[in-house]
Amino acid sequence: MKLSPVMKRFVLHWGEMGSRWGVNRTMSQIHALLFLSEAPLTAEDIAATLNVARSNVSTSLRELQSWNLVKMVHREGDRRDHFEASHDVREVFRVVMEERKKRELDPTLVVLRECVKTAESDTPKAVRERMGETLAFMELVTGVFDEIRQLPDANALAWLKTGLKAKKLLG
Amino acid sequence: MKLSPVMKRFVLHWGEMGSRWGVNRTMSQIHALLFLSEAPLTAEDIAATLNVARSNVSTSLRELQSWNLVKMVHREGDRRDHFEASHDVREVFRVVMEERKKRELDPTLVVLRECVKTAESDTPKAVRERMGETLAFMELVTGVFDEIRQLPDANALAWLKTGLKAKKLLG
DNA sequence: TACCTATTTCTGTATTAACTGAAATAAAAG
DNA sequence: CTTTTATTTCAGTTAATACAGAAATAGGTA
Repeated sequence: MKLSPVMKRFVLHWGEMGSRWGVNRTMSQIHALLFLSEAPLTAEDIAATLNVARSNVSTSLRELQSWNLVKMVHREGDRRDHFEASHDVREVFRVVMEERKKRELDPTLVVLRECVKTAESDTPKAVRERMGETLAFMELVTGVFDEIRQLPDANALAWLKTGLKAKKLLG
Repeated sequence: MKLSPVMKRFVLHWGEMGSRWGVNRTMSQIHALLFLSEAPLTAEDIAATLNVARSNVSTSLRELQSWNLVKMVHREGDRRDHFEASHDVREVFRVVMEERKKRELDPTLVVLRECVKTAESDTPKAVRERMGETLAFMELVTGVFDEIRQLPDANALAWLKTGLKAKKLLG
């Protein structure tokens, strides 16, 4: 697939940012490419366009599918697998939020619950309390996270922002 | 400093999660330790408690200070530097949000603005539109991010969650 | 069956980031 | 000014991750 200079820029940048978002470079480049591409692409296509090894594409596609960011599809009379990504940035955002919650919040909740439950008097009282506060706060954050994720429509975020601004003004 | 088993667990876990949160292991271990510690600690203390090289602690402390997660303090009659972290988990969360926005959102906003501005007809119309939507959405997310960050008090998040729930029910 | 074609798995290599220990610097004490 | 103590910088090592290319597998096709 042929990319215009701007598309190339977008794909390369997405790749660079990937590492900061907890995703490896090739994986996010592939995602960016499929996000822009009108038609589903084959792994071969992708490897050629991005100049990476075919095997690397294979691994990354598997990972992207496990993230629910990419779907495998087939085209009539073509036995090769084709891959496509959602073109809706909101959907992408929602999925990424979900995955990050799984990786960045949930494990800590588990450990914190354990810590709070098993803390004996060998752990100073102030520390036990602080762990408790941390747990409570993270549970709250998780809840807010879930609610934002489930926001019904595209405008809901804008609505949310307005509400927050109002709250700030009212103090 | 002597750590109880639960404290040790907390510190080690915080360290492991650090990498997922875009912070290196030692840095987050040190932060966890100072978060739990009642009194400010010296770099020496920290190195001994965590079993890492003194120089590593020095580097990490500098980084933590640049993140505004740790402050240097002094104790009467002691020329060594001591370090302390906020004990307020909300404050920690706020600071981390801010840093992540800087690293994970802002650079992409810059690039997207460039892309949208410079995209010529060599870039398909549908793609140009998609980039535009992506930019608009990310600007909105950034705005919400800022508002949440500035929420005035501890209960504001709980208030926010309630609001979101109501919104969901009302559709 | 044997033979393609598409895809995945695996092993070794390269790249990157984290970390250590030693050396250099700074700063206070005598 | 010299010595002692605290801290930082730096060069080399180690560890983790990403990646390429080869080999293996799977699954159609003749």
